[in-house]
Amino acid sequence: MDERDFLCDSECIHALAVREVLENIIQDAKAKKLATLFRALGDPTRVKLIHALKLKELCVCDLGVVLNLSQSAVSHQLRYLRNLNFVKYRRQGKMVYYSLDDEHIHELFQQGLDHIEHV
Amino acid sequence: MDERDFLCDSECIHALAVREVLENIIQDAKAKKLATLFRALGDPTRVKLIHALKLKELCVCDLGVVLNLSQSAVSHQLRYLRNLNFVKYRRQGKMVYYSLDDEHIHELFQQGLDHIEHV
DNA sequence: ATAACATATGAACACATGAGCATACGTTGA
DNA sequence: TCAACGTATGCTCATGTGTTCATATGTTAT
Repeated sequence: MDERDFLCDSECIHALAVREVLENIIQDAKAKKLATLFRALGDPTRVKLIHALKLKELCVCDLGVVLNLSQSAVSHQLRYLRNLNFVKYRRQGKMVYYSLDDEHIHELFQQGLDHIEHV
Repeated sequence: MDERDFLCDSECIHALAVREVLENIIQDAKAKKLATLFRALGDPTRVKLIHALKLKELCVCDLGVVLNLSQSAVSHQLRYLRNLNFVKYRRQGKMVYYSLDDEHIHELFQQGLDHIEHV
């Protein structure tokens, strides 16, 4: 019996293959988490923001200059990344300094970079 | 002169830090590419699709069953991934078999997985 | 306490995006 | 050639997302 035998003739399902994949495929919850992780890196603004913080700790205002973005926009993106624990911050007087909180993010980012450069 | 000295008093810019970051930050075009790469992995459906194809070469119909998704939805997502050269395909009769085209994607995916599990 | 300033946040808006529907395309077998 | 079937695609809609605007919060210095 071939791996590609059909389950029923009205559909094109390869029963064995489908079953095997269904048994080993990532669970929905985990897929969702993973998607959330990648989506966080899936915006040019956030990519630049993360890269900037990878280079140096910066305050919100600095980030605005670096990214050429309004203070509000920067702050919103920072909240986004804060909620995912991608960045940490420390308050010093009126200013808040942000930096990367997660070494893994750094690695993931770097591997993505390698990819688009290596192609 | 401290690294954190101000450029002008009406703004909170740390001139040296900003300049240094501006000189080394990822270019816009590259940030865009990187974001595109990550965004492709930033959807639960595509995460599952990629993971399924990582496990086994499958036809469109199989993927529909595995992902519990309509043929159309699967096909749209496959086009998306095809355009990015994430997947390759071979026609065999009426059916089209898809598989991962890019070892790097696999690695990136795996590193993402490690991340959400390791935390 | 009050003014000044850096940052945070809620609401609104424009735009991007995933999925459904209908239909076109490509292949196979009669 | 025609019917059947697997797949691809254009259009559309609902939803998600990033930015702006206005305003609130929190800190410092007077």
